[in-house]
Amino acid sequence: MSLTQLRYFVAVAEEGSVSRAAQKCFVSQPPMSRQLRALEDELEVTLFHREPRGMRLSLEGTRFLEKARTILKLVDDLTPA
Amino acid sequence: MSLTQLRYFVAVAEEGSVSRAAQKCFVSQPPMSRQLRALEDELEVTLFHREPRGMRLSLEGTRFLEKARTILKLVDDLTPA
DNA sequence: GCGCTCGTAGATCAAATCGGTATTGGTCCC
DNA sequence: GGGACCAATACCGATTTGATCTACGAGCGC
Repeated sequence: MSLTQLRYFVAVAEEGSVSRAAQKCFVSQPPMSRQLRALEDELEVTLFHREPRGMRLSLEGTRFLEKARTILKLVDDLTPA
Repeated sequence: MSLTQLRYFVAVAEEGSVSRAAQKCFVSQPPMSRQLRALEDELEVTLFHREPRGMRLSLEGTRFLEKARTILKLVDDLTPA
């Protein structure tokens, strides 16, 4: 698990779409999709339900989102530069 | 910044030596030294004072250590698997 | 039904990152 | 001076990451 994966995950959760999240993060969509899949594989949990319109958070995803946000906020506070 | 760098940093802080920390983390010494340097470069802060006997935490390093530990603990709680 | 759009996923390739080995330089102790 | 210990550098190979191209599926207007 990497901080990048956490950032990608939060972005997708907020945007409801990998495409939009990717634009927001200045990366392209396929790498972001792969990282999400890798994160789910590592956690052995389904974070999103894939739907035609985009991605919808699962129950576990919702729980994970809070923790991820907490961590990322702490990490950001680590570099006050 | 990466979680690996935070883990390396905490290990070195605990061991007082890159060599011992590297053994503990099952990596070799040079990569760990490099990651530490990269972390300091990114933070633009001296985390350790280099001494003949090993590494001694700086004042900023001590502050950073607490935050890093907090983050790593949260990250570990993320994967209860 | 036929395009068109929007969205995700897979394949492939190039670039960057990471770790390992070998080596150097410095300090301490005998 | 020689050996032990430690960090830093140089270099190389393997892994990972991201970009591009492409395929596939679902909705929408005609």
